[in-house]
Amino acid sequence: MSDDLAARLREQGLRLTPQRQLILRAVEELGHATPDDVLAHVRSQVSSVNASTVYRTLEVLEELGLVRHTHLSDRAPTYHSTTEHEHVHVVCRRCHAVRSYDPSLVGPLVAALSEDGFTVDVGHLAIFGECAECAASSERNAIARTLSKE
Amino acid sequence: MSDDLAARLREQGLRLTPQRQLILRAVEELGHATPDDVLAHVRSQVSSVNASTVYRTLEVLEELGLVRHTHLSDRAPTYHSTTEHEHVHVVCRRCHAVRSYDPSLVGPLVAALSEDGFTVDVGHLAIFGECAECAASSERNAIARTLSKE
DNA sequence: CTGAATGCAAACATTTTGCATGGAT
DNA sequence: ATCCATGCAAAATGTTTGCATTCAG
Repeated sequence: MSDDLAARLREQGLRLTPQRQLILRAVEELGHATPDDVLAHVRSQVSSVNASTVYRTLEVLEELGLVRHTHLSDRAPTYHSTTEHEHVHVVCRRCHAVRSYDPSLVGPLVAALSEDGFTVDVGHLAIFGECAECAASSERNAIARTLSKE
Repeated sequence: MSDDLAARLREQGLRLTPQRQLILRAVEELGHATPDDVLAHVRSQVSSVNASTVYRTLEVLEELGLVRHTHLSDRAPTYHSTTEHEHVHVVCRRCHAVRSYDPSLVGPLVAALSEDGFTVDVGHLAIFGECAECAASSERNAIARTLSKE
């Protein structure tokens, strides 16, 4: 995988540096990580890596197609490795649980938009809503409230 | 519409202020506006409205169900009025054009996830990708590049 | 009058930029 | 030796917070 890094960098006349290797590895190991997560992880191994390097490197890695980002919260974006198979993110806004789904989940959507000539970026998709558990618990609370008023 | 504002505020023991009216009106008039857009628009009519008031008010208006927000870029969120019928946002990452689609576009997706007990927040959905026009123009460029190399 | 809402300033979180230095090729 | 990449510091961007003041109810 990291051979990929060297190869792709070379293709573009870019250079292989320890930081770039570490940052790519961090993304691969962390799963869904914000730039800050990546920074912390890299720093736990090697001191003195700079935040701006993380930002610049994530940008490069994304251009090379080695990582991708999505927005799983209203805050910082999260990056993940493209060695994972492509997936759609489904996020519960209440408990913040993130589940990954097979791209076939949005097959009909992709098909419908492709009729308009639009190509969906499936890997970037984040679908927000409320998960089963949270719906159940908030329903329980509503019932409890009702009962206590009687 | 603004009667709604007064009514809903009262329900919650909150107060009707000129700022709240202006900010709601701004969102309605602007369509898809960032907090900063809203601030600028309101200030063009009345001087001295504060950014923090805009943030706090948008939060209140969203809790009251009068506005909604989505993320149409990697930058600031955009707010729109809920008097518009609910819609799904489709965004071209290249030309940044935003098209609104009927929620039926994601009907199958909503149905599939509801089988897992997950309720999709359709109005918050933003689907990124590349539109027909941009695909066509980038293809033209690719061909032009190829030809010039021969 | 009372407490909710505003303005202001400062803090905070995240990201970007310019520039000198360092290091990969 | 070249010039890309890094570190550092400062600035830019977007948002939140505490507190005194104001004003809606």
